[in-house]
Amino acid sequence: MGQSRTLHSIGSVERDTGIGRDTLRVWERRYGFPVPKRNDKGERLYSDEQLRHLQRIRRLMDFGLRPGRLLKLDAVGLDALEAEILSARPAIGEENIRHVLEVVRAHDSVGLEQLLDESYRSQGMEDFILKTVAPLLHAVGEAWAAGEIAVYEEHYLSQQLIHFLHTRLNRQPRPTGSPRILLATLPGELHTLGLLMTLTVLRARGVHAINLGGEVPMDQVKEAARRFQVEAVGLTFSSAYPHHSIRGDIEELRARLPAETQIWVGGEGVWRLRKLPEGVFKFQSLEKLPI
Amino acid sequence: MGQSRTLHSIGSVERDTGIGRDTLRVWERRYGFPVPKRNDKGERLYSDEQLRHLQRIRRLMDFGLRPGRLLKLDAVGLDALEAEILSARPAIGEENIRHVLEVVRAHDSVGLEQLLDESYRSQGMEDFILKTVAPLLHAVGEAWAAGEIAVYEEHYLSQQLIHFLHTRLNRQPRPTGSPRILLATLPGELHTLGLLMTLTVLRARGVHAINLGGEVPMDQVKEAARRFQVEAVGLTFSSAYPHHSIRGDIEELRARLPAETQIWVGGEGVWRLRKLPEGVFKFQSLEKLPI
DNA sequence: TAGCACATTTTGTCCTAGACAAAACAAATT
DNA sequence: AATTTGTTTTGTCTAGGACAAAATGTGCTA
Repeated sequence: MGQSRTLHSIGSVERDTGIGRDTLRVWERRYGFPVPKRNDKGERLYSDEQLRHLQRIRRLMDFGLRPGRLLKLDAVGLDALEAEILSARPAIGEENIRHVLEVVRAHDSVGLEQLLDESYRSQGMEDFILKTVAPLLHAVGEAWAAGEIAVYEEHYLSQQLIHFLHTRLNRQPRPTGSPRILLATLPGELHTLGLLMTLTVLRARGVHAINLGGEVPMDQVKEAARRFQVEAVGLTFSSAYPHHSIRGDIEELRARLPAETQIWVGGEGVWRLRKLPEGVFKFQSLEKLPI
Repeated sequence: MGQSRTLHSIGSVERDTGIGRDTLRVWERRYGFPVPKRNDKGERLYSDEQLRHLQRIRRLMDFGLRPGRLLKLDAVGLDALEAEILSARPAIGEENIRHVLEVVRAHDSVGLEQLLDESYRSQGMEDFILKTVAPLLHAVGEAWAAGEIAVYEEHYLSQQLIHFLHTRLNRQPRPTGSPRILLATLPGELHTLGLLMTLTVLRARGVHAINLGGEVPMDQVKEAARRFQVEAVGLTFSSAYPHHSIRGDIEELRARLPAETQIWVGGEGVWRLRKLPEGVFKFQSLEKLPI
């Protein structure tokens, strides 16, 4: 029963958790977890349970918790910690958002689209993004931590939102003038929904934004900024983006772009960033876009 | 002049080329390339030129060329090889597609949308995808190899296409019945445009398809297939997906899904795959979707 | 109480050189 | 032309150590 069906190589675990190979090995050395089985070649084979445990740890790290503490805990300990975090955060609340979550759990595409559309119509584009979509995404994260929603359901919702935003985006007039903003994420960051939300808010405010989507190499961001003659480059970092690299990456881009080009950074990943290089601005929530 | 501005750690090179750390080190040992500088800590520092060279090699590998051959070549050698490949492949041709490329190079969003819309109206959804979008993406790859188009321009086009498809998708009736198809890509594969194209073709044929988007862990694909009660799971693999893992990944998924659930695989990555496990079907081009 | 400078701990990434199996290729056979 | 066999190529994984950047803790001052 407790026996696992499939075993995972260190490479698959890296992919499925976002935790680097080297990190996994050094954790094993330092904290004594996870200690996987080995095949006859001596290679690590992680069980389903270990994979799941690592995914939970990863998720908790996104809340600012550090490995040294988390890796001491067993499954029960993680349960407790998750419960604690949930109680510390504002409850899901918002009748509206609870409804959406229920519809997602019911896998009802049509109902979902209707619900979104209602909110959109009553709130208008900008408030819809700020007061419905953004809190919804938070709520989904919490629901996952509470075991109420599956990862694939998050993907499902995400796709539905992407589709919804694209279609409504088209109904807004396309701004043509200045200022121009370039939106992208760096390689390693694949969460592009944030970009789309930003694009939508900007367009609702009549700002001309160009979205390059995810995983754009730095030199290409620079080149695009030059050729599109933008005044600012907007990057988003999800909580999944490796904490360590964020500041360095931003500084590197800052060094490459001309000083008159501003850099805006947003997303959950930059939440806890303190000091930023000159000419870099942070927007914690979309409301505070520096425009 | 020839001096490089910025130096790249092995980690950044991995991210920007998709070539693994270990692979980079083993290439250096075996083929004597690339040999980066070192910092005082002894860590590798790759130059811009080396990075660019590796990106070109990576791209050529997508055409089926192997490292042993490619790593002997200098920049001039790569030039020759790229030229050879271009001449071997059908020329870009198609007045239509040349036009689109020009508009992309001019960064003209409005013109691009108009062009796409013209094709879409005259060809209908399915032919638009098969005879315009698919060849266009091929042509872009070639134009990149010929140095005629920048990577960021590919991203730009990609985003425009995604936006276009989402908006037109909405004009089609949403099929509700059977058969149901689940679409996704596995972790490591972020090229989701193929999924969207597949979704669009399927919907044009009245098939009910559910798109989970990119980077869905295998167990979640399985879970979603069960809960959505789909008859088939469709995966796409771009040429950027590590060749080595494709067969293994497909087999692993095959082993996890119940036998009555079919698996369809598509995309450039599966082009050269010969034998497939029982119950796995390949669609080389979208025209041959097994439905 | 808040801000700042400094010391300590934690943490992720990178190093070397060797090993091995799976995939790709080439050659020979049915 | 398709299948079997042998050979070469190739990517991924191993170990234990090292180091700097980030995060945290402590003491001092305004």
